[in-house]
Amino acid sequence: MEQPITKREKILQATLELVQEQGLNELTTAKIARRSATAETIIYRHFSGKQEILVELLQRVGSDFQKSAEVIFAEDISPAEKLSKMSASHLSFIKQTKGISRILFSEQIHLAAPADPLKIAARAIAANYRNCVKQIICDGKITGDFDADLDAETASRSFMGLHYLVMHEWSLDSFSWDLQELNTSIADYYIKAWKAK
Amino acid sequence: MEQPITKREKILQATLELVQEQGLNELTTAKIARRSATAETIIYRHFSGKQEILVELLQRVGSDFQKSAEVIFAEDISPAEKLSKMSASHLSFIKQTKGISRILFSEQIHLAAPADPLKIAARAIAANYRNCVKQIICDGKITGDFDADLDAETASRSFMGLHYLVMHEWSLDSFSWDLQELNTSIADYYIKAWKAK
DNA sequence: AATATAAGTAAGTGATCACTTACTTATATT
DNA sequence: AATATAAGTAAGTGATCACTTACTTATATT
Repeated sequence: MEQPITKREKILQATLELVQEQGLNELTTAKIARRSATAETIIYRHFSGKQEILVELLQRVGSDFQKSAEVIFAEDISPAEKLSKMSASHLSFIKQTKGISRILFSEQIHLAAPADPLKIAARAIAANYRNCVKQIICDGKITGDFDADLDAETASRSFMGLHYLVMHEWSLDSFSWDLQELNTSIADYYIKAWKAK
Repeated sequence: MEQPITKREKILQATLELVQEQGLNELTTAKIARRSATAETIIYRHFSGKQEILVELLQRVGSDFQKSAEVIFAEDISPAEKLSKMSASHLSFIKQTKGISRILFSEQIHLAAPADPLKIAARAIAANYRNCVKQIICDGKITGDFDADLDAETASRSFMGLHYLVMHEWSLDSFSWDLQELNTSIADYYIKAWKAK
């Protein structure tokens, strides 16, 4: 017998790939079954339905993302350097998990009821990330890396929003250019914009 | 007989309302017919299909948005003041046309072929807006409102991205708070972040 | 060898959806 | 009054989809 975990993992992996390639709207249980080399019936032995697969995927990738932010946050470097690293890590996250970003910003989530588990997972990921950026900004205001008068709320929104927009433009351009090219210009921009006047 | 234009307008209006309330995924021709007090058959006398209705809606609202940006751009005020007004107008646009924003950022558009008319319309709206912001920044670098070394490309992305993120958070929070409250903090933030060091 | 468990197969089910066909009715213009 | 045109009605069509039922087969553990 295969490890009990294997088939389940294959279904999750297949779902991730399909969302990346074709998006949430095109995701069907028939396709998931075909891609994971099984039958639709098997999916329902492991998950209650489509939604449950997506919730698990989102939680996994969300916790990876969170961990990578926490690692950077805990490093013994200046707030300005942390910011640089956060940006680079965000860009590489977008690049690696196009599919997940699509769930995060999908209409399904926007229109879901507040208690929807997919919506809860998405909000947690976004809130956690922005708090992390906000904390780096506050630290930087103390060390003098950033202007003491900087509005951390708006600044963190601007930082996160830029990455969001870049992802949007990249996707609208059919992923035809290299995201990581923007690494230095983004970091340079924020370090200059936020430094003391 | 009614004015030839009326029924067509009713269908467009009904579609806009439905997208605002329920999103693109929930939009069906049956609902459009019901909301515009007609029969599904009538829809197909005015439009080739669902997609054509959406393209027309997007083009109309897009050109309104563009016009409002152009009006601000042509005013005889400082670049910093133009920026303030752009932000305020963007927030009120988001507030008024939640439905349209949903089309702009929808998966349908992201995954559409480059030649898809809906995608073309969406890209045009976004590119036009960002160019307008970029031009204001370049003007401000000359007048001295903004730092001469400011990276207009990244700065305009940050500006547009912030509004994008605010819309995203507002939507995730089920439109429960007032967007316009952010007016002054956004303008203040950018004027300070971009001014000469 | 017996047993438990997951994988697999085959067939289907009810609901939804965009869009069509064929025909009739109301009304503005001439 | 005749005509053109849009609105309206009634019925349907083929495709897709998430999920189900009932049953059989393979394999790891005991």
